[in-house]
Amino acid sequence: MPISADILRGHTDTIILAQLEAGDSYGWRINKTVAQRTGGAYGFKEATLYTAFRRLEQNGMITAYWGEDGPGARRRYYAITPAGREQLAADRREWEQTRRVLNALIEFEEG
Amino acid sequence: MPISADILRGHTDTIILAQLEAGDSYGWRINKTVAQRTGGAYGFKEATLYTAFRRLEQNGMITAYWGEDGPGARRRYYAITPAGREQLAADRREWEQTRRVLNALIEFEEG
DNA sequence: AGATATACCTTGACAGGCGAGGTATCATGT
DNA sequence: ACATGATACCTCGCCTGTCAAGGTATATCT
Repeated sequence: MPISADILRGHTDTIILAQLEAGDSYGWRINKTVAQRTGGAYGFKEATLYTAFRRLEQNGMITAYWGEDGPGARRRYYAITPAGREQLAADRREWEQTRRVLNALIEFEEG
Repeated sequence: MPISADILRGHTDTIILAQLEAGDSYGWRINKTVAQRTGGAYGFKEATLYTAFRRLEQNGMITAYWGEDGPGARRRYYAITPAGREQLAADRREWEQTRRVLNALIEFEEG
C-alpha cells in the first residue's frame, strides 16, 4: 500500500535535505534512493520532486550546479547549505514530536 | 513548538475518527480533548475541524445528530460508522508504515 | 451591561502534490 | 535505419486540505 499524498505532504523537503546531507546528488538518483530505501513503498512524482527543488533553492536550503559533461543525459546536482542543515535539524525535531503526538491521538486504546 | 499544518495534513480525519471510536462526541469537546492529550502541542483550527466533519459525514464515516436540548449552547454530536471504523483501521496501518518510511528517510545516519 | 466561556458555521485565499505533457542522450535489439 | 527503454530534466494547471476572518447564539460571572 502506497502512502497517500496528504500524509507525505510537508515531508518532501525534509526527505530531500536528508538525502543531500549524505552528499551532493541529483533528482533522478535521489528518487531511486528513496524508492530503494523504502522498499518501493514511496517515491516522489517527478513534478513534486522538481517543484521541491525550486522551492528549496529559492529558500536558500540548497544550491544547484550542472554536472560535468560526461556521457548520458545532463544532471543537475544539488548541495545542502548551512541553512538547509539547520532546517533539517529542526525538521527532525518536529518529526519526533509529530510521532509522539500522533501516537497519542490515533493509537491510544481506552474506553 | 507547534506542529506545522502541512505535517498534520491528512491526519485530521484519522484523529477525529480515533476520538469518536471512544464514544460519540462533539466538535468543541474533541478539540479540547486533542489539546489536552497532546499537552497543548496541537489543536484543530475551527474551520479545519468543521470542514472535516462535513467531509467525513459526506463520505459515510460518521453520522451527526443534535444533542438533547439542555442548558448552554446546542451541541452537534457525531458517531463513527462501521465504514468509519474500517477507515480508521486502515489509517492506523498507514500510520505505522509512514513511521517506518519516514524514519528510514530522514533519520538514517550514514556517509 | 460587558466580558468570558461554551458552541456552532461559512467564505475565500493559499500552498503543495501531481497528472499530463514536453525535451534530450545513450544503449540495445531488430 | 528505426524502435524501444533507461536515464535525466522541465512546466502548466488542476485539485484538495488548511485556516484567517468573519459571523451567530446561550449561559455565567462581575
